[in-house]
Amino acid sequence: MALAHAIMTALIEDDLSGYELSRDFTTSLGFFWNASHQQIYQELRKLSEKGWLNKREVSQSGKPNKIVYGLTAAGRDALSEWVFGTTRTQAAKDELLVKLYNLDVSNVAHITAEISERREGMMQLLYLYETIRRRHYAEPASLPARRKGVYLALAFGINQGEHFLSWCDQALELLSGMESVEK
Amino acid sequence: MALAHAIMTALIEDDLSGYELSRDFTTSLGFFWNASHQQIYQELRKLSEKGWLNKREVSQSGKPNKIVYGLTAAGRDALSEWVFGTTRTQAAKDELLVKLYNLDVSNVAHITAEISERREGMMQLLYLYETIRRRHYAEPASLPARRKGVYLALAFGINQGEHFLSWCDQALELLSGMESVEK
DNA sequence: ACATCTTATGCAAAAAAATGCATATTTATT
DNA sequence: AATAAATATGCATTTTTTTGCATAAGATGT
Repeated sequence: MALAHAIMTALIEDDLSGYELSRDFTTSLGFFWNASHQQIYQELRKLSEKGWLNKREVSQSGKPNKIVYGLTAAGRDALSEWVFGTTRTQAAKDELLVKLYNLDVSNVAHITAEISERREGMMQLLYLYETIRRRHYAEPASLPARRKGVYLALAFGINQGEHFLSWCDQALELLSGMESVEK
Repeated sequence: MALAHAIMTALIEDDLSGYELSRDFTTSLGFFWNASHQQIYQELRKLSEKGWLNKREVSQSGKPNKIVYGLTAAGRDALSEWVFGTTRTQAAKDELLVKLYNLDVSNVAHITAEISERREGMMQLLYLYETIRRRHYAEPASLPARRKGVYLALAFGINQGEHFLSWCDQALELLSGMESVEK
């Protein structure tokens, strides 16, 4: 019941089509909860059937028409209620860490490469985060309530990303020591 | 195909029963990949059918007998191969961050409480991590290959945990400002 | 006309994960 | 003898997620 609430959250301020949601889910809220377009369309159908979303077709020029979804009063109520429920803390599952339990002279080069790739990817993500922060969240204390929350999520991403970089450096250093021993 | 490899990873050095695996999955590898006992028993069955694990019943005194699983040669090969595959980077899905996008004067107290709870939980986890590090990983550079990997996973957990604490503090400060405005 | 790209929506099936239920052995306690 | 707790294993169902496939409108280029 989590994707449902992520989608409704994305619709708090703007009505969006499945396609637009799908695109937004590669940024913003999608940084913290993403889904494929197939999942999104399915969930939109379920939420409409439940009466939590309404839909209307919107004509577009130069593009195929789209179906735009918006929160109903019932949907808003359900979302507000959901916030008050308890969140089960789920350990972040990361295959890379499982792989580290398999570390070995035979695979150290591969694992090193994977960490480097991840580091590179995180650098790019952090650059994006920082751009967003500078442009939209320069003064968090003076933001309206909801935007403060969004800012904190962004700050979480930045914080975690920076930690990840420093961990990568630490890991790469220890692993490079291993490789030299191997030779 | 991820739990399968986590289970096989747990069996690299020791043969274990489903019950023991289930217990270990609340610590160690379980810090980074956990599963319920139901999932574990099912996966053990599948892996046995595939020929990646063998099983034998072990009599115990004072307890019911147990069924102990161990990696077969084929299982070891499959696991080694798996390490060389590419890991899809999955964004950590965290409901708390989705909730932050719903931040509002009506729920700021609840979200503040949830963050405090999480902070407390992380403090305890970090204490556990640090205990393990001090006891088993005091000198990472001199560890054998595989243990270095395990150490790096632990270091990841510690690093991430510490940054989570600092984020919580930042969040709680910003939120406390909100609450005073609300009054 | 034809191919290709972006926009746009969806079904169906398979795999993975979560949830609820069910059972059995042994020890310790009342 | 009955009850409870820890140890130990598993099935069945539902939910969630992933993957593969399929379609179509409109724009642009050849």
